[in-house]
Amino acid sequence: MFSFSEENYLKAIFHLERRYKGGVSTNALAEEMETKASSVTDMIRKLSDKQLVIYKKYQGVKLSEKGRTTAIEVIRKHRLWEFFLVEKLNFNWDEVHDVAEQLEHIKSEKLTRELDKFLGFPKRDPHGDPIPDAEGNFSVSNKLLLSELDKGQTGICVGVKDTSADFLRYLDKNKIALGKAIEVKEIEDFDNSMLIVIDGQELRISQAISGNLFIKK
Amino acid sequence: MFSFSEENYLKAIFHLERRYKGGVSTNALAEEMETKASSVTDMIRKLSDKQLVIYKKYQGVKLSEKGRTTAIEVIRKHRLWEFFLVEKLNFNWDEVHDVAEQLEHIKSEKLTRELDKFLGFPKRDPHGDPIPDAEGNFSVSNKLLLSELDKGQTGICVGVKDTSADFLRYLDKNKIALGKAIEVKEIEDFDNSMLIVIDGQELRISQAISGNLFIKK
DNA sequence: TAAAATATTTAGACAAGTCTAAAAAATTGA
DNA sequence: TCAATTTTTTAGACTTGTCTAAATATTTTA
Repeated sequence: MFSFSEENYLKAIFHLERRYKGGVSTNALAEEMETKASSVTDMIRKLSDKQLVIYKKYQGVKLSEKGRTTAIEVIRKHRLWEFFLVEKLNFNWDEVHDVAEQLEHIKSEKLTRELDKFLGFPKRDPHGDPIPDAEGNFSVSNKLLLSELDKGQTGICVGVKDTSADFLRYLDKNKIALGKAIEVKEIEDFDNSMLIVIDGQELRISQAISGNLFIKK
Repeated sequence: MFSFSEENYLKAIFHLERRYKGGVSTNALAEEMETKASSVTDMIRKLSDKQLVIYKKYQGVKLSEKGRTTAIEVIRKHRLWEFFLVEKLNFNWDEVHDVAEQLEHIKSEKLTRELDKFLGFPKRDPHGDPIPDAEGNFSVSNKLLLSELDKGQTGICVGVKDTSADFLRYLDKNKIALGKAIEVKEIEDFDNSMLIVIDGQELRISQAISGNLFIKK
């Protein structure tokens, strides 16, 4: 069984591996974990001793198969709990993160399995991120960013890239929610801001917004 | 906010205070926590520094108001989660303890409040123990042990004193469950074993059993 | 009531996870 | 290409919670 800290490092490495294909640097990991590079070096050595990561000094770190499985299991639990909090306990999508960060470390296979069943085997968490199944398979979808759409195109909002409470509350305030249709009516060359139509209402959004909204055509 | 370890000590002191009115001894606490007396002394000092307990060297320990509130909050969460696991996630009552021991330390007032609401404000956990409400009030009930009944008397099974998996599985095996009526048909003077009637079936039980079943007349 | 037994505390150590400061390695760029 | 910069690692320290062994206090009992 692994400590909370070990699990958090594995999760962070998993997320960073998408961005840094050749291996995750100590500094990148330190930033993600909001800690010091020296602490990261220490922890990486520990994870390496436990065969959870592959590590060569000065060359960054990658997950081993065992490390990947563990990371996915933690992510699975995190996203299942987020779904539970929103669907069953009246949490808003901007309130779930911190609680799920705690719940994701609860150790009980039966709990995860039964929670999944109780929730009806959900495929996506409240932010549109895929929930891996018990075998660790993520359902893939060909989503793209709203900022990648051209003028005149339409899509369905299916997820958010930034899951910060500030961004989520901005979306709430402007009635942008997953499942809603968005039409790009105009794109301003100067700053890439967009005029979109959602619920029949026009709304002007900056690139900071359109670059953080996932869309399915 | 308090550490898991601190919360576990507070909970243990709370439970032991019922038995040791004048103050809980270091050794009693060490036994309850399955640790060494020296570790207990260390932790008590820490809890005392934080004003969670009242402590004078060599004289045992008592909870302060703040300590009591905290202990009750942990117990509330433990029992709410046990109820959740049994009622919603198909756990048996002998399987919930270890998971609830983890879940009881999740920090989120909203989570506890909403979980309570979601479950319909349950008054008792799967073992018949009272679940304190948000203000820390326990619902009291004048239960007694089955072993205290006389020949010919009848009661409803309302709780278990021993919550070990072994005991709970014994009860399952013999179809003894909370809510069922039990009649004492005979008491054997020699060993205090009882012949009881439950579901119209006769069953002979030892004092080890009757002394761990709570009954309401 | 004093010796024996028991209970409690103190002293010093250790592991996990973190930190700062300094050293070493790798990378960049003039 | 080699000096400057950046990145990474090492060394040593700190905190939390634990432990063992020894010292001290309390209680029991003969």
